[in-house]
Amino acid sequence: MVEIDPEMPLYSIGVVEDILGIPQRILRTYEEKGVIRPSRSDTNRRLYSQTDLSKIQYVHYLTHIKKVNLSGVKEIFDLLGKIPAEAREALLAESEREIQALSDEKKKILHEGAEEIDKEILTK
DNA sequence: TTTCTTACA
DNA sequence: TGTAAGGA
Repeated sequence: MVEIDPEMPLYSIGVVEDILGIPQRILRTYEEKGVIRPSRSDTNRRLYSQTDLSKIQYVHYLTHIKKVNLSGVKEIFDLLGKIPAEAREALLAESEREIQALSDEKKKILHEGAEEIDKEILTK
């Protein structure tokens, strides 16, 4: 079995944009504010790891749902680094569940929206 | 072609 | 945040 290192720099900024739906401009801002630190390729391209992707999703949740600004997010990350690993994982797991729940809800709404459109098309 | 930095609306 | 210029 070939497990891949979650810290391995893999994705270009364009790929991250496609996967997470977060514009490159924003991803660059995350880095400017010191919230996410992608590594660089030998040609200066940003390379994001799997853990970077997770952090980016968390940042997105914090800024959009919790209304935290990027300096707040940075503060939270600093704080998380000061508590024991078990406590941190518990906290992150909790947020993960909420993010998942919101994701499911979003999917459901999009699905319903698609049905509405289908219905509308059929009656035209 | 894609991404980089810088800068302006 | 979005978009553009100019270079790599």
